Amino acid sequence: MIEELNSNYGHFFEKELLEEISKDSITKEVLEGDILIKPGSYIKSMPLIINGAIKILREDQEGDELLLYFLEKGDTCAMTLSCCMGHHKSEIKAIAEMDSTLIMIPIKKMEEWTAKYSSWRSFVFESYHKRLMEAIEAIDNIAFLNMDERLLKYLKDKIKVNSDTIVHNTHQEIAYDLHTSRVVISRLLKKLEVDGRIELNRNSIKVISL
DNA sequence: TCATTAACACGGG
DNA sequence: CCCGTGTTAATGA
Repeated sequence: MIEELNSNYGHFFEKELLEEISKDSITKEVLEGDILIKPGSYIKSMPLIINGAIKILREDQEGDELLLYFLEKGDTCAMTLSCCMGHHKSEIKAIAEMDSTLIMIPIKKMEEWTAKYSSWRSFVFESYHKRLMEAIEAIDNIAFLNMDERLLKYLKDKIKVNSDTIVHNTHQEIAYDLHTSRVVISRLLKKLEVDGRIELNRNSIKVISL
């Protein structure tokens, strides 16, 4: 575990903290599609992402969803931080975007490290800041971009976090993430295909240029 | 004008 | 047959 920690978080945490993390935490493998956090749930431990990606969504009472952002290696979940520290319920839903490896840190240790390590404190603040910026960007996207621009952004994000130019999603799944209807996604994707920017297949989209 | 909803046809697995 | 896709018509914001 220590090597993975080092390569992803070594520049952030000092040696003693890295050793404490590897001693007190457990590695967890999650599979694509696994629901990691449900809205309204309390959280018992905090994840550090070693590899893979986690999709963070906002969900309303009817179960309608909206994609907020992705977490990648080197990231942690800011919602989890506030949940653990303040004992609040989760406001978001987290789903594994792909098979991923996480390191789970017990809440108790987090409090201890906050007192003990300044690098831990900066990491927590930095995480909050990063996620707040992502959340603001998500708001900007909804407020100021048309659906075709949002779709382009979505495809770009997808190929980035998956490091794969083929997006393995159905039109319906994309529609859920962007909180719109499949008709719209199908139409916009078709237009992109006609323009030669993507290639459409059943269950997947090959990105040519965006 | 553009999104949504419902409906339908097509076709691949 | 089931599901994903492409398209259209009606309705509304």
